[in-house]
Amino acid sequence: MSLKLFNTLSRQVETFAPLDPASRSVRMYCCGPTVHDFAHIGNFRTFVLADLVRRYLEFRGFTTTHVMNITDVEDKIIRRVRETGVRLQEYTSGYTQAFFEDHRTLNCLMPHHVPRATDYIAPIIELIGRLQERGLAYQAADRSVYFSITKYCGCGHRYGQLVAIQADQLRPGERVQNDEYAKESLADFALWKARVPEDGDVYWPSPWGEGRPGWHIECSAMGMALLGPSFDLHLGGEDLVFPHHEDEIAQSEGAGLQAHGAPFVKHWVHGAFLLVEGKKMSKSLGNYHTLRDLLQKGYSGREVRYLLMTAHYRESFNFTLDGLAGARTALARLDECAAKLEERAAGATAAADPVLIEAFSRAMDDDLNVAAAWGGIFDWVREQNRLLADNRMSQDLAAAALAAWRQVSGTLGLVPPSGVEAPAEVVALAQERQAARKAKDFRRSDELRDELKRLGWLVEDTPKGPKLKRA
RNA sequence: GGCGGGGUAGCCAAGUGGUAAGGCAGGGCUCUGCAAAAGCCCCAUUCGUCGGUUCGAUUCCGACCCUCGCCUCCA
Repeated sequence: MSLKLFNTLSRQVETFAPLDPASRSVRMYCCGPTVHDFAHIGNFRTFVLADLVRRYLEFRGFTTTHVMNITDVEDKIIRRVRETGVRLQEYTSGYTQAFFEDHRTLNCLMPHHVPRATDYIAPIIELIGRLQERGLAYQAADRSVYFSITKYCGCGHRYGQLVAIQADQLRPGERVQNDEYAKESLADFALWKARVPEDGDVYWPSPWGEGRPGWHIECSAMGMALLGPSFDLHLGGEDLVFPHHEDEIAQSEGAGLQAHGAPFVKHWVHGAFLLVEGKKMSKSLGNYHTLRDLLQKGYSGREVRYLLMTAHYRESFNFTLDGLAGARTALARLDECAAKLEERAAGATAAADPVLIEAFSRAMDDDLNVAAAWGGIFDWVREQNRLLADNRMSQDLAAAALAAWRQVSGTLGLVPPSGVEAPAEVVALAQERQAARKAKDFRRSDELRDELKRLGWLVEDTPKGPKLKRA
């Protein structure tokens, strides 16, 4: 068995393999955040997907080089900079830092490279220059530089690889800017945007005059700079399919740096959108959640991550607060089982239980069918609990089960948090309660249980004596 | 208007041409001084609607209804 993934290029589920089939390394790029504000839960669905893809590839024995860009210059950012009077750098660095904190809170692995657009102005200019040399870019009357789709197609390239696009059926947006009237054709897009007064001091010199990069070009420039002109896997949200990714392909393949016949990217993966409480997330509906909002409501990053990973990435997913509460219960059950296995294994080691590993891989190999994977995991958990309850769980079995669960939970990025030792004061209260119980002073023992609860600890009486758990 | 996803129990969500995984919530029981945890059992004759193909469709085809997304520098 091997991993099969839907490829937006072919609109089919394909066996995933790197461009070099002999290679066990995967070069992957995921479009990162625009740091104009705190990222919201919908943004994070995509980043959790990228993280899961990376972890699963690594689970499958690939090494990965994972790139995620930070878009730190863009219309909305410039508007905020103008409104707040803060310098661009200062404005974006705060949100960039906040983004990485959130990314960490969701237990997403740090990508190997996290390039910022503003650090890649030179390669961007170089790439635009190359497109101009090849006759695919032109400077219009507004001094901006555009990519000519007509010329691109004239060279034998295909525009519309990711979606069926008929240029004449594109409907002009309602917010077409004045400066875009200068384009030769509606579908052409900006590579370099000439400086306008509203840009303030956000501009860079270039052969075409002062200005700033267009949106799509940064991903082409940074992706190719860090991963080479052709790479294996590119991810992003489904809204980026068109025009962003289509334009990225056009620019990158238009530059013609790839080896003959090689594509810019072999495999495109797009994550679907999120609904919140059944509706499109919007500030006016009050269902617009940043990760920070959810943490403030008392949920953990781990719970959010779990919930985001309960549905298939290509289906829109309804994110609800009820769902988050359910995530907490489900995780507690998994952690409880793991803790019992750990106790039973008592430090013994064994090869991972193949039952769990196989159920998990089979589901995940099938286009990352996480829902089916959870089905297998919970079936397995029930079986482990049954063995534990019937006293049929040997130390070796427990060690094997634990080893399997560590692999699986690690791949999902949901390793149980390490247990916190109860402070001496709490232990003393628990001992006092146990003494009261032995003396059949249940009133006193219940008082002590309440007291412990106030301190944030739950006490469970097991056949092996009382156990303390963090509430 | 063009293109592309979806509609499965109270909620979330897999899946299949042969009679519906899993999670959460809910109910019963076992265990427990009581709880908690765990276990066992129950919880969709039914998969948006209507037709068609078939021995048989939730799964294939057609129409319709609803919903979401892209075509706007929104993940």
